[in-house]
Amino acid sequence: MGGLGVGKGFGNKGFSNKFEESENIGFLKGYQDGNDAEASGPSRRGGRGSFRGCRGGFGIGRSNNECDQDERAQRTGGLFGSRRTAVSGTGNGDTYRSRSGSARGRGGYKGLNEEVIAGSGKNSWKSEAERGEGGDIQGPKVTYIPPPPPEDEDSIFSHYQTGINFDKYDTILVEVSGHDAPPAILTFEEANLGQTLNNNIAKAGYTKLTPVQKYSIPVTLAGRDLMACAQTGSGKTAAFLLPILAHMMRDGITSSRFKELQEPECIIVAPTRELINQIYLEARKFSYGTCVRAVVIYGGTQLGHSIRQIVQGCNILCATPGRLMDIIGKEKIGLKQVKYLVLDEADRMLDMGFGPEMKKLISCPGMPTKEQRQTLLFSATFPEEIQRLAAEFLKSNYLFVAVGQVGGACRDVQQTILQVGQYSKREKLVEILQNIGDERTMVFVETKKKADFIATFLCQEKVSTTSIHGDREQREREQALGDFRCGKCPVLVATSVAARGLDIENVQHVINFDLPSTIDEYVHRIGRTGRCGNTGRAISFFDPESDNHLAQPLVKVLSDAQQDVPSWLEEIAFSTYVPGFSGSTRGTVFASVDTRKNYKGKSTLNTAGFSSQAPNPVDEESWD
DNA sequence: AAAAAAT
Repeated sequence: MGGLGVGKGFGNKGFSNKFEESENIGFLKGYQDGNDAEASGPSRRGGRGSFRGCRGGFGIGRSNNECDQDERAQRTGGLFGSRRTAVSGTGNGDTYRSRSGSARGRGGYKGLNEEVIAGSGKNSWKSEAERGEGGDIQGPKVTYIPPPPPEDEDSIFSHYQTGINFDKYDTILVEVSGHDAPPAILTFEEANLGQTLNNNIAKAGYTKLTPVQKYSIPVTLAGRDLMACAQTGSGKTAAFLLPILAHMMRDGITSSRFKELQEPECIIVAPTRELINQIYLEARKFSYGTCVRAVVIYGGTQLGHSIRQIVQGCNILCATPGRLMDIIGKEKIGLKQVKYLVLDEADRMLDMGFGPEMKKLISCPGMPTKEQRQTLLFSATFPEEIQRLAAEFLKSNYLFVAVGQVGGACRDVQQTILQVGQYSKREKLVEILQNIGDERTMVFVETKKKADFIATFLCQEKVSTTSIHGDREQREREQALGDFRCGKCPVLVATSVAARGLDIENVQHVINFDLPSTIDEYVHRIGRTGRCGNTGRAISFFDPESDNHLAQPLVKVLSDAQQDVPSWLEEIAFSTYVPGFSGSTRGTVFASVDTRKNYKGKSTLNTAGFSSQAPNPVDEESWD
């Protein structure tokens, strides 16, 4: 890696000393204090006075990682409890309708012409609206208040099993670029996250670090900015949440629910509402039993609901861009305390769609500059041109961590490409779904309209199907995801809204009914299966009428993931060969600190038209 | 051109 200073000798002098002697000791000490205090926790009752200890530091025999029981009860049980009563019933609407007009009942889609109203009138949102309890009586649209999260410990910590290939993660090549990177850690214990976090980690079922966690956690703990690229399903969320939480507990938090203006220490953004909600649920797991309160806000829900959530205390704010900017514009949160800014699916957050809003975010009044905050970017794909844009968000000495090939597919997904013309797709889909049986399957299509159409079609074919896309009401989207997650509807037809980040247990199959327009989107979509060491299958319909531009990058992705490449696909790839074409994200290293400076607009393509492999990738084993 | 994201 030409002159990047990356490799075995990659300097971690200085860092480890500093870490052990200053940060780490205070860190440990604080935790010990906190743990002792917490040992007597459950029986303790403290008033507001003792809560102040939470903000102050470690000195008063009460640490930041412990929360006053009363406070905690109010934060979790009490207020949610009353909320639950207030909205009971609204979350159970049996009948709903998409904007495009097809009526759906509980079992998924009804035929377009069968206006089946399932369930009793009492349970349909429509009658609820007529009763005037649901909000807007006029239109078909009822503003959605998301159901309160269940608060019992078991549901907070529910998780699923890692798969048979989980241990194979250890053989993946990892590459770290940039100066003075801290050494990787090998175990959770080494991270010194503290007893409370360790308990939560254990309860969440995490026992072993994934590569992106081994490398990213120490980087984040060292206070460095980070751009991390790791394959789908390999634990990126925990990789940023855990070190941030550890630091927040070490340093103390400023916003309690007693504060007028909430000033979160951490802001996390993601490109879809369902994804940010999933990240929030993880944040809630890891912050359980601490003073840190995570809040999630996104569009399609009542603004007032978002504000009420924030007012109750907000240390980690999980948000989609639109609602976040809205809330900031209304001055419902202050940005002065922001110490951590996380962009999940960072390439997506920085591209043409969201980039302008992210730029607005970092230049909002009160927002600390990049020098004053820590910025973390995570994604499985990261096109080079987007990596360049990222410099505006990151300190110049940021570190770049790449697990495997950037933009590479997960090898635990068996990929199949079938040549299917557009008029044969439906027939082929039914045939495949019949062979699949009851296993959970995501079917991706290109447009919202088509998602409705295919879902309706499948229901007519007696396949229990639901759908998710941006034209459905938020509550419909969440119901669809819920029905799919719990197995009630084993087939989910989706647009790209569900392509990134969603972590759903037991998705054995992904079918690209339509291929996406970019290869990165393909990598994200098939990454909904084969997660966390489990195996999965992806079948894609390749229509030579429309998909030829994907042949070349597909061949690259397939061969990198050691998949069979059909000869007809190779032929199309060859005949549509574009010299100098880079399959968007291909090519591992661009963003390393040194190459960034030297970047002259040329990508690192080899004669095959693809980016070359990273020179001298660091074998993870050599760090041990 | 499409999808997503504020109303």
